[in-house]
Amino acid sequence: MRLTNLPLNTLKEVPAEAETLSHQLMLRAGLIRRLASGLYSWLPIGMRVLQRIENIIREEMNRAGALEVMMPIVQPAELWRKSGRWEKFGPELLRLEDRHQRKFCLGPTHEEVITDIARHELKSYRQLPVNYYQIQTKFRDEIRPRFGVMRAREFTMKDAYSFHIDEESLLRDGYEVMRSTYDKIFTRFQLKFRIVQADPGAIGGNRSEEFQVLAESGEDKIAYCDADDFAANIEVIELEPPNKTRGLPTQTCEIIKTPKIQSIEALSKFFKVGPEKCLKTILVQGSKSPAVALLLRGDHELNATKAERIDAVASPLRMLNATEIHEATRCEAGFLGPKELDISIYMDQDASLMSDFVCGANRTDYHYRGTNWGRDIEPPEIIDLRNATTGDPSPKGGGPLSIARGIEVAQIFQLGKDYSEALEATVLDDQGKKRTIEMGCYGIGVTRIVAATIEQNHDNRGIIWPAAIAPFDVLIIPINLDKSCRVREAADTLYCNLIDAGLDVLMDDRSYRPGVKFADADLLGIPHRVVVTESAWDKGKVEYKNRREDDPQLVPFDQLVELLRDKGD
RNA sequence: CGGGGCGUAGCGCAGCCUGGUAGCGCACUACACUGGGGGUGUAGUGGUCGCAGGUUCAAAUCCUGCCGUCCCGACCA
Repeated sequence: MRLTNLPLNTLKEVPAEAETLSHQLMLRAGLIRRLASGLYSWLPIGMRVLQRIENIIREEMNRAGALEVMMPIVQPAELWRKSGRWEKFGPELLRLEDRHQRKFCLGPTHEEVITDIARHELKSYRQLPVNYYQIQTKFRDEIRPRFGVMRAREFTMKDAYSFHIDEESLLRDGYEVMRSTYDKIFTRFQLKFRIVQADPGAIGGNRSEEFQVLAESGEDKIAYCDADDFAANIEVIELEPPNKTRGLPTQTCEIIKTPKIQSIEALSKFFKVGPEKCLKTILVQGSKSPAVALLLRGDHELNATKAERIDAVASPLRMLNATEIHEATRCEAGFLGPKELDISIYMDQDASLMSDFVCGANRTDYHYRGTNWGRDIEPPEIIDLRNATTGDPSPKGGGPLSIARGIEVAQIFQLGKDYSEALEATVLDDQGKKRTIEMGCYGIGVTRIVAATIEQNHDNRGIIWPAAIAPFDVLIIPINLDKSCRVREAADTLYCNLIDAGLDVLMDDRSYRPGVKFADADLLGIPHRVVVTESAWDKGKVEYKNRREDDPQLVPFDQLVELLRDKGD
């Protein structure tokens, strides 16, 4: 591809809409353009990256014996009613009507459709196991799309669904095969990632793991222990009761005026104590009552899944807003506490170990300090309510956990029979008896991988593509090609040679000054750069530089192809 | 959904408070110079100032409503 044939508009300035680095670089390098909130067009260079990613996924999926299909994006409500998800899925599911007022939705995922296919196509245990996959557009009407294609409403996903006669086959021929296939795929993408235990969430099912690309900007937090190989999303870690006892009271409980001190941070500053000495009181919607109070240590985070397990708490979990908090407590948010609070209260294990702590007084602008369980407040019911954090013991016993941030790029589930039962997908077994099919499902966020890759591979000048998914293998930059027909001829020869050698070649034949071309080269991040100048060419040489290296080297023209092969992935 | 910010040329922004000729930088076009890290000059192209209503002799500017977009959302970060 010659750049004179590819309208490329790189931006010097950072578009105001872009928050994260990957988003900024994707816009600046001309990979994507935003059409509306959470909706992006992929321009030629971005499209090439997507295709490379898709091709690697296809190769590995096919190698694992999976079968590619394609299912409609628009799906009938009827099917979703059968699985129960028409009601269960929230406003994320975009619902629409056709001209006959029949109801449809845009597929956020395809369990229903694939199960319907399985129900019609799979009749005998002898046809199992089978794994269907597709690479296709999904739509989820996210509350708040953000970070460009990282959390978009429309996105490309590779989703696979496997069907098995029993759980053993599901685990062995489905789940484990996909797990190792994904491992190969992400290794080929040259990403640093971890496989972590995950919450099965909205998709349903039993066992589930996520593939998390490690990045500071990641939305997920993962906990790991290098000593015993444990790794999990912090949401799913069950915490044992702490092996400690509560400190004895040393202070008297007194009420203190704390005007406008409404955050743990402010409290901790005001009282000059650490956040672990402040009690956090969170009001959530109750299942039978308007409000339920949850107590946590100030430095801990509430775990939504754990909270939802409490019968008295409404599911899905919803925090009360300022008005509701006032109705329930006659007091402003920020001054809530368990003392004389007349609603159901649950407290986290670690909160129960606090002593001489600060908590709200249920009176606007007042807090208690020197509060102690038993003496000042009857302790409420104690349960595990919080997310794991740095230093918590690994459930496998190897030592303390560390926390890292990750971008979820894939998730695999043992679905079991939820969908096959609801949609009556059965086969006959070797006894001629009807058996409900066991299912697994396996997703990869294709478009999100592009963003995740850039998060992990960039410098202050631009993107640095891993060779496997770069839009092009080599970029040729002829210097002064308008003035020198020798440079033009040399570049053309080189261009043809590299293409003949099977490489994807981009040539910057625009009549710009070198600086512009170098800057664009760095921004675009193509792995290999070859500069053609008159003086080097006269010696039969060209200049080679890897995007990751600082210094170029002169290479004899006839050795270039070989060098690129060696340096290739 | 709630709170806040922003909508002025393709992009980044100023002008708005205090109403009176719509501006700057980048990009784009032409020409000249320049030619190894986003160069210089000259001349240009490009705007229903988000939309609708109102106030006024006069509205990008003041008022009302709507729309779009971004950020934030619990004593979370």
